[in-house]
Amino acid sequence: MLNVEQKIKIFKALGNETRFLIFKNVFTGGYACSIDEKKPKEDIIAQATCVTTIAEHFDFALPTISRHLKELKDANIIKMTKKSNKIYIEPNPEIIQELASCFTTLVDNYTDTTFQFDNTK
Amino acid sequence: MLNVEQKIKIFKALGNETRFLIFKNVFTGGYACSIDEKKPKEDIIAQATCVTTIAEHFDFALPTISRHLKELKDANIIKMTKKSNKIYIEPNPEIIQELASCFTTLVDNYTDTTFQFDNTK
DNA sequence: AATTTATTTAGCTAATTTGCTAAATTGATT
DNA sequence: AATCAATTTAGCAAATTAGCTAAATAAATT
Repeated sequence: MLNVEQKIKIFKALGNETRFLIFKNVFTGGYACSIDEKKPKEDIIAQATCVTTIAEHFDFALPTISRHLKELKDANIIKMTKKSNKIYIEPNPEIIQELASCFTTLVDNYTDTTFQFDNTK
Repeated sequence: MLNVEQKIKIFKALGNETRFLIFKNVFTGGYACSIDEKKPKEDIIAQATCVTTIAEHFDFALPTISRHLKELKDANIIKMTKKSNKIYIEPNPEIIQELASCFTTLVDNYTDTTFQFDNTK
């Protein structure tokens, strides 16, 4: 389960336009540079991409994008795996699914309480 | 449906510890109960969540909390209703539910695509 | 060994955010 | 009308964030 600190870190990470777009595109495969250029049989990471490829989609300097990616990684939103001298970026669906669950639970609990109040009518 | 701009605004709003805690407590009823407009007893209103009540839970000055609340309201996370000279704060479950759905959809789409890729093995 | 490629780190500036206090506003009460 | 209570606005300072370029690092290629 995500603690408060982790959640805030995630929100902070996604509360910046550039980082949000990176996150979104990494998740939806918007960059479409897959790791499987050699062998499809290998344990390939679908929709993986590298730092330079992502940076090409923005008007910001490479180091800026690198720092943004680090923040997304620190928030556990994406995974970065070094392979030779490239770093492959993939989404971390587990953490996002957990976040979604948190929200749903929160809303469900709230509506339950509201319903309870409404019973007095 | 939430557009990108709205989503970023929500994340920005929740990416600050104070605002996140306010949001969390407003949702879980940590401060007090919401206004029950249907009930004729106006006594309830005296205990409902208002700006001052929330501010009492923090070591920050009242105007600071007021500004944080404005940001949460602008992000559509909470509702603020003026009644006489008090402002009552309630959560906005719809927007949070929508956000949860966005995440779930994103994850679902991702896992679908991954599965498709794995089929080539 | 030297060069190239991919990425990060360092150090800097500008912009934004977050806090404060004081003053203004709005509605209720005396 | 004067005062009180709840809240916001204004204006300011400190802290943080987001951008840049230049330099450093690490692995691959020549």
